[in-house]
Amino acid sequence: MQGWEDVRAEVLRRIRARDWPPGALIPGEEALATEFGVARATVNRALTALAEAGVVERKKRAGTRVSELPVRRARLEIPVIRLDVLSRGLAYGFKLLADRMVPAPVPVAARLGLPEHAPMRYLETLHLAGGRPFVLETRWLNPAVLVGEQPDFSAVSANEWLVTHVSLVSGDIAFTAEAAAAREAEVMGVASGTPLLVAERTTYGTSGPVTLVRLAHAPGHRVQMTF
Amino acid sequence: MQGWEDVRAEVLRRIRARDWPPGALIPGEEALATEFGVARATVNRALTALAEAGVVERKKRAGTRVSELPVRRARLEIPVIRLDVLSRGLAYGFKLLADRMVPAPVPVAARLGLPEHAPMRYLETLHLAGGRPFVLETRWLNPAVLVGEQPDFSAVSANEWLVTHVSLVSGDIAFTAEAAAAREAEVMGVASGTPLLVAERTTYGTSGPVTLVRLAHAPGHRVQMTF
DNA sequence: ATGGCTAATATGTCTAGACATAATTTGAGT
DNA sequence: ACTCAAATTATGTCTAGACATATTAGCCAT
Repeated sequence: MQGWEDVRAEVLRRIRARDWPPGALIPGEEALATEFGVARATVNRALTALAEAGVVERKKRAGTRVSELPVRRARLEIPVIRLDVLSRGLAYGFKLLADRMVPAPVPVAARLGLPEHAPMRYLETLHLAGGRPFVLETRWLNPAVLVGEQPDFSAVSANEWLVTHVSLVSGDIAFTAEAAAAREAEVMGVASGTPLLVAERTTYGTSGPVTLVRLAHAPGHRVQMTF
Repeated sequence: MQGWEDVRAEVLRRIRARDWPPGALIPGEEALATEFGVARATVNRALTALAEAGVVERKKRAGTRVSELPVRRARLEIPVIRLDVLSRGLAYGFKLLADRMVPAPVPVAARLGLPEHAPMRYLETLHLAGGRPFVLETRWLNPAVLVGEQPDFSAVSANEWLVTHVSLVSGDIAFTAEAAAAREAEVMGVASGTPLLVAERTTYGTSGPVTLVRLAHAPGHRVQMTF
């Protein structure tokens, strides 16, 4: 009954109960430690966790205060597509539609910070769930990450190969709604102009940009997050 | 040169460099503490941070191993719409289009776990950025959270009032791409059928469900996350 | 008033040692 | 072989005390 999680729970309860309303300064670590009968380090652990969650804001000398506009953070766990499909209870499969070297188009090179028209590997993969189109993956891959390796992207999808073979350091992901272009519509078996949820990801590794991928999801797809 | 962040950085470097490949067991805290010349608690802090980030997995007695399929987690910071607009350098405004009590439709009641046809407050708000439609907010609000309060949703948007006046405990958010329905198209000034990025949020407070809100974003809207 | 120095203070982090807890390994005993 | 209990061991957490660092508040001189 005196672990840091108990301290966190009690502080959180008081904030939720508005004993300490938004913007208020809460007692210092020393005071809370005395009140709860624990060491200051334990209170520190609890408050640090609440700060990471965005519930309080902490500044040296200024103390700890309850966030005014608690930024709600949702965590998205980006799954490997195969596992995503399997977790929905559907059979997974994929078809490699294209695999060729192409000079990078200007917008692609710009996004990844590569020289214009640098040679890149262009891959098109259609992921299937229960035999039906699930996601159309359009990928630009920096061939520099493949030095010495000859992955067979028709046996293991590029999506999965990269996760296990390349250390990804950072990146970003953006969601948009777009009308299915003619080719997309045909490949995915939907009417042209159908709204598709599109995810665009860029990822960087230890030694530079790795890939830019566009995932066009089948109609009705939901990207779900909890907070 | 001997803080926990340095330890984290060095361990991360070795993982990235594949000194410790995916699946491998890394040395125990004691061993690392000795090697780096710090206390075990410092190594523990570093490894705990890496575990939270999903880079390693830790189990008592079994030790710490490098994650096989490092789940990439992206964090979405859900902004108050007004601040989102302002951060884009545009003037913010909103229009309250509807505000009435309506018996909850079955799907709404079901999602929030309320009895069917329970009376709910239905709100429609059009958020404007630089005078142009930005988001159409369609909200079902549990009137139980308003006991004793009489917020004027034409003065402060429901979006913002809730964040500051109700303690939100948990919730979920889902993104989909949908074709603009006739009414949506008219209100937002786009052609009917235009793909819109739709966010659907349900939120729960300390004393039950709070609200279900649907945010239909203007064409071209991007929801951006970093990881 | 204004600018800048100084002291006070709350959080940030580290250490060394201790006990708690969970999971694996080992060793009986059947 | 098999089962169950005990010993082992790596991580999880706590304590008490210390020093580091950022930031504020107060003071003094201009």
